[in-house]
Amino acid sequence: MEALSGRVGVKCGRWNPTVEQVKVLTELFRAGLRTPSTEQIQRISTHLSAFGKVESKNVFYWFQNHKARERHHHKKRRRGDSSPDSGSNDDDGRAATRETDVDLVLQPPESKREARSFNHHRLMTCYMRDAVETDAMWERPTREVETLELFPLKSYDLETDKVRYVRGGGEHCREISFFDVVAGRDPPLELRLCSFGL
Amino acid sequence: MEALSGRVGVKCGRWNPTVEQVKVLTELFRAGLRTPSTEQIQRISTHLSAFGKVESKNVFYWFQNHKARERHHHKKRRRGDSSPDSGSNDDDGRAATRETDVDLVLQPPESKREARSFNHHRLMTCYMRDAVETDAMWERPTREVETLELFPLKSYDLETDKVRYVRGGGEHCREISFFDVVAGRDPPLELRLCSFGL
DNA sequence: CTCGTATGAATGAACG
DNA sequence: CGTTCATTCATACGAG
Repeated sequence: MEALSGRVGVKCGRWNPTVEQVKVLTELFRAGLRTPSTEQIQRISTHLSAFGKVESKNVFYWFQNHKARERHHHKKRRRGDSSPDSGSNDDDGRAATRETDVDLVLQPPESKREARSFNHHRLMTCYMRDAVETDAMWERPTREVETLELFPLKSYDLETDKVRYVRGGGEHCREISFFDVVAGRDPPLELRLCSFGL
Repeated sequence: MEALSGRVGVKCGRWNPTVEQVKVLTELFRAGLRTPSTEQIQRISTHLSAFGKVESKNVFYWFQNHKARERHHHKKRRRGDSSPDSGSNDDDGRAATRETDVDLVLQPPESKREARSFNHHRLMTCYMRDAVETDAMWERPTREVETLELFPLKSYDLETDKVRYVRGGGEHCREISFFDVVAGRDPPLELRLCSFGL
């Protein structure tokens, strides 16, 4: 009902993300961004502010919660002793390396915290280069982004975490940075965001 | 609306500090305590045990977290964006003794990373005798600290673990170490106010 | 209104 | 130490 987006209750007690904001965040998450750095959070929030009020901590919490809940929701199983399918073990399940699904499967985590040690947290390192141009871009979100279509090439499918972006060519594991996704820098696939003045 | 002190859930899986404990810890932090030594941690936890169960590692973690989050502080306000966080919900949020937060009267100017340096810690000059008597004192805080809100001149030396302050009247100029604060040895001034209004 | 669910917010506990 | 994980609390919203 508001001009900003389809939010209903304008209760200002806690951040209520708009659909556009959720879109962007979800896409970023699906693209592989899981733990944005401070600068990334800053830029993202600045960018999201074009769609409505948002603070940095909101972005931070969003990613934290999203990641935690994705994992927690998928990880309800103990061992795979009785269940033939242990495919739910794929906490991240996004940009791993090629077809290697052997991430955690071969190592049933006894303790959650222990399992994290073996986690493949390095596989999906977002190489983000702090470029000035991108910086300036983030600092000044264009107002036109509100009107243009965001992700025309992909329908954001929530709860579908299993997206493999990297595949194909040998060991050249293409990492996806959030700049790639948002700023459209050399998009690994058709996930290009043609907005944001690039 | 049931449990008064401390926590809501009686799930003792992890330490849930009581409001009194948090008050003490916060005051200590504001007084300048950032990295208590083992000895100090021991002492603090001993004192805190008067308000509920607590271990040394809890105190250790508390200071670690508090310090880290003081720096990180996802409270980067954007332009004139007010309402950073109005009320600090106390977990329990009960009306036990809903005192007015003697919190900071001056909001720190959100300087990106320098904010932590300007940690305007109010001096906590509550001195305790020693073991036994301290407990009674801690449990019965008299609330008269409000008056000595801020000192005109105050210095904080991180390296030497000391908080120096100078009274406006210039009667005393003394430095308070952690032990002075925690163990309360030789209070410089007569402001023996055991704050933690409750 | 109450309850259940989804999720924002917070923080204790650790890891690297 | 900075960063991340895990758990919990609080709140918004839809169903009944």
